[in-house]
Amino acid sequence: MANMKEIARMAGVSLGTVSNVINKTANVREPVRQRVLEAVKTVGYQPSQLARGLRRDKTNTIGMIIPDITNPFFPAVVRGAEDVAYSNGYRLILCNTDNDHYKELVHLNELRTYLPTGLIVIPSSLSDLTAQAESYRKSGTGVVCIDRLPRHWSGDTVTVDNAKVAFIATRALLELGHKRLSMITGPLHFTNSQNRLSGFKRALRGAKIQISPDYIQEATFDKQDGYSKAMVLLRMIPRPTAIFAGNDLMALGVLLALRECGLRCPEDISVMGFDDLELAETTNPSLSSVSQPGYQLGTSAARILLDRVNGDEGPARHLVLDTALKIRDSIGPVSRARS
Amino acid sequence: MANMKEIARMAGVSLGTVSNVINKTANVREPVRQRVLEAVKTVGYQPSQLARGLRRDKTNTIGMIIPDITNPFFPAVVRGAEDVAYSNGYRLILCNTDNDHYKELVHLNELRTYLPTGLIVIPSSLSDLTAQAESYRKSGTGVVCIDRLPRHWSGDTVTVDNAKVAFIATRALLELGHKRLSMITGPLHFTNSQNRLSGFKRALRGAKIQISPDYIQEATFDKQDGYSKAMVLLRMIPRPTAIFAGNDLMALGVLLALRECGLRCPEDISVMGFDDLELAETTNPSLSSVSQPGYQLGTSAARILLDRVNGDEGPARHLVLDTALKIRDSIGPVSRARS
DNA sequence: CGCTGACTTTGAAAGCTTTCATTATTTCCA
DNA sequence: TGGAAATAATGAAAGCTTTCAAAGTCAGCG
Repeated sequence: MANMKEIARMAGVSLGTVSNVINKTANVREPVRQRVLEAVKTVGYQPSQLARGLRRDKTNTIGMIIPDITNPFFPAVVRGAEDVAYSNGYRLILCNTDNDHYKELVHLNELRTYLPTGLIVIPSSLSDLTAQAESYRKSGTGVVCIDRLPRHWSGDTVTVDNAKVAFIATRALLELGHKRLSMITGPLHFTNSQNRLSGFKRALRGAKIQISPDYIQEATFDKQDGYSKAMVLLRMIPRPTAIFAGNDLMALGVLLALRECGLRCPEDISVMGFDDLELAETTNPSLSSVSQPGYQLGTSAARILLDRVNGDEGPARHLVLDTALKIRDSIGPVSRARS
Repeated sequence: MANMKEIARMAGVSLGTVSNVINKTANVREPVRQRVLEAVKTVGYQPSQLARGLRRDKTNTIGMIIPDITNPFFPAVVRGAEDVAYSNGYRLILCNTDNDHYKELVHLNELRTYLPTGLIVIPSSLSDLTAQAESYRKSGTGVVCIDRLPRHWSGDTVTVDNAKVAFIATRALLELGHKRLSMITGPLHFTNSQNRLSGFKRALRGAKIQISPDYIQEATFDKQDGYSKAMVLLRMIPRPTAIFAGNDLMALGVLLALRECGLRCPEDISVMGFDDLELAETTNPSLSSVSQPGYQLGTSAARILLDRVNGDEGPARHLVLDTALKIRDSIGPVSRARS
């Protein structure tokens, strides 16, 4: 591939001048500038991002560390980040951690050797990435945590008010007359799970409703575990009349469990999800859920990163995005007959 | 960050020796080797991938170009590729094209400046990336096309036998007594759409069934367009008794359209999808579909790439992965009453 | 015309690694 | 023990860009 030296030769100028033309880092007289541009065009020259990165101590690259692209909530987030990145000339390096602390560390460590401009991280279980992140920030590399936060995190964040919207969703169930509400939470070492649970509890307290601790089950955010924990709940006596799942994947598992137990939704049991994945609309019955702006989570994070690159030295930003409750067919009034 | 020079100084050896220890590129006497390793460990040295890439003319990076990570078929593919890449020390740079030829070109062009080891591409509409790909291959960069193929493509491929499995799926519908079969295809400039259609047609010919050309509708692989084209089909007289959608997203649109028209599935109309997305199980009714091994598509592509890096100079490989027909509730015998 | 100050252009150095021709050291055998 | 052959270690060069001090050019003014 053509290099700068060749352009310099073709245009009859020095390396420095070519660099100045390409990066607009200094004035170059118009005719000279034209000659350089011409040469660039003729050979289709593109600067080596490697050499540039090496010299500048930073590449046009953003590391994106997420749990698992295969979980339907994350693609939108990634896409959001990629869109903003792409339109500003950045590329995304994608890393899956499977919520594995070790894998997260490895990625965090190895990504550094590519000198990314910044990192967008959906942190994994128990991770205390402060040390790592500090070391990134020390070298001028921004780190934005999204969706959930690691312990002791003081940097930029983009999240959703999980507690508040969980409160609202729970209230919707309460207003339908439910008294025996249960929740299947995500892993409770994730801040988002914690907050959803606390919103749920706050709504119950507000309604002066006490539930058995067994009505709160912790699961791993996947369909399979949602199913298992639903089975546990369905066998309890008295049985809950509503199940709030910590995400839609688990809600899906709940629906499966209901079907298998010959229970009707929402007549026998109401189900509420969280995430509002596309599939929520097409389940049977369609799933009521909390809609999270995944795409914007990604775009906002990328924008913050770019702001930081462009010299924003302000205090840590904590963006909280809006959510909305989507009521569909999976929730209904508690049936007199059975309660 | 620590660099090689520092290691060399700490271990009291030269740069070359450090390099030889790290890359095992030459014998180094054990005590010396230990000293170097020790130093590496003490300061947590990691070689700069940029400098290394610059020198070696290649980075541990794989460019992955796909239409849209937000389309639920692709995450599994990406994950497959990432898993194989990761466990061999490679990173994935993810690029979405939105099936936009121009964006594809831009990515293809710019990715080159990062000197990736290889490219995994799900080619976009009309793309004739032979020229680009040739230029990559000339510089020793492998390119593997998956899922669908560009015109005139002679390099490595990983696909699925779309025609065959579409034939089988269509046969399943025929065996249920359907005579008025229709198909909503994906964009017909994609080879996978073409092949699915040709399998469909072949099955019809085999059964000596003629259908109106209107029964074949071309759509854009998304739910919205599946819905619109289904509406077109449902207004036809006589109305088809079965609709084969070119992918599950469109099949979803078909189900929506049916619901809106007050038609029952499968009693009034049978629906067959393609992809077997996770949501196929949970739709109402659950969706019969062709199961494609998305994850393996990704892993296989990455493996071929790595083989090429490791010196496999053999002729182009054309891997064709297995598929399976998943029969669920959305197809049934044609109802006498209405036909 | 000559000088000053402003603006352009130059080219060497630096950034970090790998490579390879050379030099140094060790080993082995006579 | 001496010397040749084999094995190790060295360090300069190369890969491509950006940066910046220094050198060059130009216009304007006295």
